[in-house]
Amino acid sequence: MLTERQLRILQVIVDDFIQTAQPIGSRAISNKQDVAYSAATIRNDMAELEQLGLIEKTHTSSGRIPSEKGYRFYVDHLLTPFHLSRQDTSAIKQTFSTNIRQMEEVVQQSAALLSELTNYTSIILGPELLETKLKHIQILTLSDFSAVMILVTDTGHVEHKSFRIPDGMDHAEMEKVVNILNDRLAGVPLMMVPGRLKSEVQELLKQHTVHFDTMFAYLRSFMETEQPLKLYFGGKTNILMQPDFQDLNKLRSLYTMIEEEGETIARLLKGEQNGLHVSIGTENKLSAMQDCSFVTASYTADGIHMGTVALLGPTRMEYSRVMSLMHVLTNKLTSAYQDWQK
Amino acid sequence: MLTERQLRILQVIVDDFIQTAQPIGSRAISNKQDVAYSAATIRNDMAELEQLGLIEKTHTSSGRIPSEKGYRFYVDHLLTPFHLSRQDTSAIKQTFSTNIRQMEEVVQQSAALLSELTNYTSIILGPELLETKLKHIQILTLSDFSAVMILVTDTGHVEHKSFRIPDGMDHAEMEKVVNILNDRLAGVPLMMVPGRLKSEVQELLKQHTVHFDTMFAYLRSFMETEQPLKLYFGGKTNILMQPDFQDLNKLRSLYTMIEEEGETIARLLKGEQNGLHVSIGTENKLSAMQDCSFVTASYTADGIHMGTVALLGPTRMEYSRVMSLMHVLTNKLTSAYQDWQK
DNA sequence: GATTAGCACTCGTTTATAGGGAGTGCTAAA
DNA sequence: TTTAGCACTCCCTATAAACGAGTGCTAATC
Repeated sequence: MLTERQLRILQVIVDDFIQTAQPIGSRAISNKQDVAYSAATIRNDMAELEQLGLIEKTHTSSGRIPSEKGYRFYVDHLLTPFHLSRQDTSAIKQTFSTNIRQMEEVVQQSAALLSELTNYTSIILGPELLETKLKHIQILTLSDFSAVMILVTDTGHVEHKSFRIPDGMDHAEMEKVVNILNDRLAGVPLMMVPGRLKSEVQELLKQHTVHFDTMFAYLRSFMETEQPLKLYFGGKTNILMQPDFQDLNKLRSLYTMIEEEGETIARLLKGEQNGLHVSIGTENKLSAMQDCSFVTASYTADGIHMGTVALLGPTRMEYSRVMSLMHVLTNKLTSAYQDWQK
Repeated sequence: MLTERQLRILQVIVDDFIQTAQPIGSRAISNKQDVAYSAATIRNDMAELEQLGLIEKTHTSSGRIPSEKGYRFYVDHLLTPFHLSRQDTSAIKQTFSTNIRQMEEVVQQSAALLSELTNYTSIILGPELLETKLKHIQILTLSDFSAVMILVTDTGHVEHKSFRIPDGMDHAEMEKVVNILNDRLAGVPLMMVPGRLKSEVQELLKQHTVHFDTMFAYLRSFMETEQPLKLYFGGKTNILMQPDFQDLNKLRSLYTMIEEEGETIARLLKGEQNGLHVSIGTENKLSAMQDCSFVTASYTADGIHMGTVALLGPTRMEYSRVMSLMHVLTNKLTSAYQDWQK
């Protein structure tokens, strides 16, 4: 069991390392204003903390740095409630002050804001489309040969895809198809659209158009593929600017992950529980993230999981401030979403 | 004036450095299969080439590497016509073999292809919207308070934006607005839309809707802002994997440029002349690019500049192959575009 | 006169060695 | 239980020496 003093020392070590990114020795700790013990005393406690695996040496005679386990302990037990600075709160307020015209915009701006305030990389999984319903389908002919299919959801999200008009299909026939689609699919939750397409629309289409085969293939490819998990990044470069990443290869693999593992990250965020969650170092499954900490926070609407805000920074992360910021931000996103729905 | 042999030596130096990224000495050159001169002879010529600023030493007694001027000379005078390998041509053929449904897709795939074949970073400025015409405008009400405006061009491009319905505006009135817009703006080239909006639509709207002020403001913001220069990247991480970039800070500034200078790059590409163009090292205006070479090639349709394909790599770039590839690619893009238009 | 062989010289790279300093672990005193 | 004192460890830097790749120059060769 850790003594009060040992807890305090661990806290100082983590706090200091978060700030300076340098190992800290017993003497330096002892010299701090609000520490009253001698270097020797602190050394003894440090030895014990090290034994417990909460702090580490970089070499035999160096100062100590927090271990992964140390960060974990810090996050779980030593986090002092942080109240945000005036600048932080006013920055957030300002971002959410403009009239909401489109949810995507708000999310994008939130990502930018979060990364700007923290200097880490923010990733937000956009409002999930699970609950959104199909509002309207439209086909617009562009030329004799090509047309574009447009799909609008009740959240104002628009998807579109061009396609080649099957030879010999005329305008009236196209209209018939669109009418069937709207009749059968409007108001249906997006996630159920592919199912409905098969169960209800397929047969109807077969009866009403001679170009059933091609059209149905188009529709399937359109509606089945186009349900991407939208990720919004903020400050992609931020994390690479951190002094923690001096190693060329780590830098490269981190960058590669951000650029190319969007899918994986999206799935990761999608699986996130409600509430704030911190993954430290090797607690992360993605190997490129194993020198980072990853903080996630979901936002909800009417208790339903809508999306997830995440922040990628070095393990040496300003946990306290970050978690407060994200707490506020997710609340703001929730209420923004509710406002938007009226 | 350079002798035949000096030209040959310069060529060998550049070719070798492009392959190995290592300085090369007189002995190594002399040992090459197709070089018949002794190391001493080559040394003499190298001294002269250095005097002319075409090659450099990294230190007093090192092998030589091409200077920027050397690359320039190489590109201008020593480039051997390159015929693409079977793999290259078939890869290109395959990318363009699928039926074209949407121009944007083709461009995106071209970018991916180019970066994959070269291991550099490709950037393509999408087909310019100058020539595209507005096909259709639609407003769809999502709820009593919100609606989404959708704009479709004759190329199948779709833009959309949500907005808040002015208090008290009913469906009939909205429809009137849309009718006016379609009546006056359909078929108008995108670049002229903002002008027409002012010259023709403004007055008409004023007469037909009591909510003129808000609606007109929406329209303006929508149509004036939404003419972005679309950039498609391929292999964003590729260039950072090049052994040429070992310096952490260079790496970071390069990355930052790619991530955040999209606007600048877009403008750069937009201003590009027709034909292939190579910028080497400090010939580039962007400081982050000054250790890179930047090859651009425009693609046209009916003689009109449509967009630009660009490739960002180290100055030590496989110029010959790259330029052949880009030549073929722009031709393919041009014909793809013409096919698409029918 | 052009080409080549030979050789001294330069400079980066590696290895070995020594001194300084920050920080620890342990022991003994307070 | 806390603290002062001290030997010890290991990183870091500086210095020196050996090595080697490559050059520049001179003199010999074709």
